[in-house]
Amino acid sequence: MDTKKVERISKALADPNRLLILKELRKTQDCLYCSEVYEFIDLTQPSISHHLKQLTDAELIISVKEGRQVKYRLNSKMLDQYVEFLQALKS
Amino acid sequence: MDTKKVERISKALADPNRLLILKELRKTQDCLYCSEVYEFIDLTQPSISHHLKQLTDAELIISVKEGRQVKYRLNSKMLDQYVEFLQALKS
DNA sequence: TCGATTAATAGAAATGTTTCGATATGTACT
DNA sequence: AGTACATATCGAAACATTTCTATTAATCGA
Repeated sequence: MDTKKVERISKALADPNRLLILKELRKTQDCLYCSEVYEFIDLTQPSISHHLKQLTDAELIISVKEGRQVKYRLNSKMLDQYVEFLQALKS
Repeated sequence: MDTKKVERISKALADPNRLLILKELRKTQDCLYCSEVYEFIDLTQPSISHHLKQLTDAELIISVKEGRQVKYRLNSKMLDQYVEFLQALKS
């Protein structure tokens, strides 16, 4: 994983609201609708849309359109690659 | 690890110069002097001091004073805890 | 087709981060 | 004590991020 990518992912993880989204995603096991995020994060719709974009741009989550809704799931492969990079810092 | 801490570490990892420092720290195996950082990062002394502070505040590195020099070493325990948090997001 | 619903985008204000030059602090050496 | 050296801090400029309101785009149902 190149430095630019590590930077992007780290930045995506560096916000309390985005961490909340990821934690909720774990609870709901891979099936979180955009509209559900409003229920546990007290921000306006565009702000939440912004945060979801940061996470998808970092490829930490994957968005799937379902009619006019958007469903999100965690991209654990990307998380694995990120962890791999971090582990490599140690040796 | 609480969310505030995860945020701090993520933020510390979200900068190319700080990633460079961590990578160099791996190469030199736990023994990097502040003054050595100027050799591979093209920033002024106060800027480098700032970045080293971000990393120490996040506890990703530990600073040890040696006379008027400062030596740094990686805090792999903190990195481990961070990785643990990330892994927990997956299940 | 029209109105309602869901998400994305544009633009701006507030806030935070990075970087610098200048200066201060702390330590060693003579 | 006085000078030189290594790092830290201050204050400001440039830049990036977060958040909002207003608007747009896309999709569904009647």
